[in-house]
Amino acid sequence: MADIARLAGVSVATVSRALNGSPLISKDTRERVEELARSLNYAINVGAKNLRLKQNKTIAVVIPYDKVSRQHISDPFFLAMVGSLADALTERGFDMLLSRVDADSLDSAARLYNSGLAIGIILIGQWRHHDQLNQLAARRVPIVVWGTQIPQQLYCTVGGDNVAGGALATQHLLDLGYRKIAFVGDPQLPEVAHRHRGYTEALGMLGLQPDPALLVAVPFDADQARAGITRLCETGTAFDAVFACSDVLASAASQALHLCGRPVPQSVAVVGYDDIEWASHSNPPLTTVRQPIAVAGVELVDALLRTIAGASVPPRSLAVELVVRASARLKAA
Amino acid sequence: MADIARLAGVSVATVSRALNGSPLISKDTRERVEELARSLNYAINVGAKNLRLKQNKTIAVVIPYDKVSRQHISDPFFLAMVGSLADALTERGFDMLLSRVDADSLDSAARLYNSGLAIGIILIGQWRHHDQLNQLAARRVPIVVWGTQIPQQLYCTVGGDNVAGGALATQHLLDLGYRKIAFVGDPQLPEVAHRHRGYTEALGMLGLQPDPALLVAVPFDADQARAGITRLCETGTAFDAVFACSDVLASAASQALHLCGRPVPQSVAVVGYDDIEWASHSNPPLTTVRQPIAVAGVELVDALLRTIAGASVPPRSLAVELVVRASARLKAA
DNA sequence: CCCTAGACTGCAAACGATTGCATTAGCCGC
DNA sequence: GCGGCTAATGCAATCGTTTGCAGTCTAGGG
Repeated sequence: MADIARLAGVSVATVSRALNGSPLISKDTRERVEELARSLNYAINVGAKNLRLKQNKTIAVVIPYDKVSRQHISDPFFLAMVGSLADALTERGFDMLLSRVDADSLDSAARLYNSGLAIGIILIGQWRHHDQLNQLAARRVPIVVWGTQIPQQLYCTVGGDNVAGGALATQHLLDLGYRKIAFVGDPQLPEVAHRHRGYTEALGMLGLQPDPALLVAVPFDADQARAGITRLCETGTAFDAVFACSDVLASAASQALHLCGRPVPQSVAVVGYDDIEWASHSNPPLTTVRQPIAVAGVELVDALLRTIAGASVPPRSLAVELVVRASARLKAA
Repeated sequence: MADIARLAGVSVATVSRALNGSPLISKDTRERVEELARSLNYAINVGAKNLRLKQNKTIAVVIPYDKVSRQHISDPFFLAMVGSLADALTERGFDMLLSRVDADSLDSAARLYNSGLAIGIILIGQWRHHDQLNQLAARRVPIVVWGTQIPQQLYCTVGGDNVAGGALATQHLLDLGYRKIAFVGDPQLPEVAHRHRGYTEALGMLGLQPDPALLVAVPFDADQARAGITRLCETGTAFDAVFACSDVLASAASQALHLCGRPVPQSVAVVGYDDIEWASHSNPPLTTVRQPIAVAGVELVDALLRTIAGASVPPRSLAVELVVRASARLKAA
């Protein structure tokens, strides 16, 4: 900027004003300065500007990772969410700082805010970090979490309606004539717990009880899901359908079922969750509960911006819908 | 920091030194300052620090998007690459700024650098933007691109060995007895062009010529691939195998083939490219050419850091490998 | 008792922008 | 000719750090 000032024969103050379109500057000078800036392909130093203005257009998107399992960002659902957030933020003129933090010390995410790097945090993956998240919120870090509403939470969540989703999937299987529906997912996780509640409620509508033997309690990990389903087959537990809490789990389950000689959908019906892109490309195409990813990005961003603006934003639950494809068909008589 | 100084009864200069572990500061003061900083959960203002030090630990990862098709970040391969980069950058203590820019004005990515937001750019997706990328590099913007080497390029690329990959896939199909191999992908794109060259070379080893009728020239878009394959079937063109330039295309092709009454792998063999996660989960599991995504992230980051350090970094081609699964089996006699 | 080395610490100038206020120049009217 | 008004510009402080240099204090030696 000093260079431009020198070349244009004016002061930096004038250059600053010219570049910001202040009406104080004569058209003549403004044009000279703009021309110069363009030819030097000068871009205003965002850091300095932020410092002076105490503002910032950067938002941190945090994906916790489990240090023990050294798990990397890989679940397509999360990655799709990242994509969606990138779109929503770009559209609003914000920059997106993508950050991985150790799930065991989530509050280190606060660094992103305290250090002025970002003005707020969007966290994808509530997992079992409820307490840590509450602490963050208590410290007045603007944060919005993709997840499900939990009693006494201090932070804002945006998430799919998990109870409805679980009920939708289960209801669909019941409608098709299935009665022994295995549930794949770890009910210790808040989101899965809600889906399980939906599952229980749908069963209850027919006067059925969930059978503990049909609960395959595995985290979001394909290998463990495969192992769980295989065990279910080997122990001879009777079941005729599977409701898996993610499409990845559903796919892993389908594979395991095939290997056990129980093809999908002929022998076992499978319903997944998320409706990630390849759910429709898989074979058979997966019947699943669609989470509104594109909407989710927008909602998360909006909620965060309102939080930053000082509003108290209530948790938001987004409608989910059942997408019927070929992995669950009418039960053969 | 001023607060800490006041509370500790020292000057900000001392606080700064204490926090940075300068040997000039007495152990006593240092501990007092550190204690205070912790209790206030103070984090140093990165913006101001960067300004003063003229340094920066942020790297921009850019994914161009096509304004016309309004295509969003969705290809799982790219998203996986984002994940890999996030890991590699985090490991080295860099922050990652994820940014989408209009593919038509890629040089606007230079803003990220010129404005001091980031010290370098990693661009995923070379597409047909060779000229724009050269311009960027000519302006001395530190940039590394995931893609393939093109004559007279001024920027550094890191990419899979596309010629070898194309040859590997084709060779495999030839070994299995297939001779009429359709090629799915748009050879206008540099990476695809190289894969096509590998395809041609492998055919040439057996004295065969690529048949133009078997070229399904479609971009990386599932719908268009489906349409292309369907057309191929409907026109009655004879073919017994498909080599698709991405797993998404391969999956779309498989689906279209099924609908045309030509099941995979019984009637048609299919080989994909990328080996994204669900390639192994799909049904049948997809035989594909694996791109080393985890390595790619590390290599891209290293190349960029060396570029930033002023070195002239040569393009890098990473080894790919064939992953044999079930979508291509020995041709029935 | 004085001087000095050594150990800490503080002052103040940067870094690159923004902006309230002061300043300058030009012009009009009396 | 001069006061006053307007339009355009410059001065200088500020944002939160870092760091060269100068200052202060203590202790030890002569």
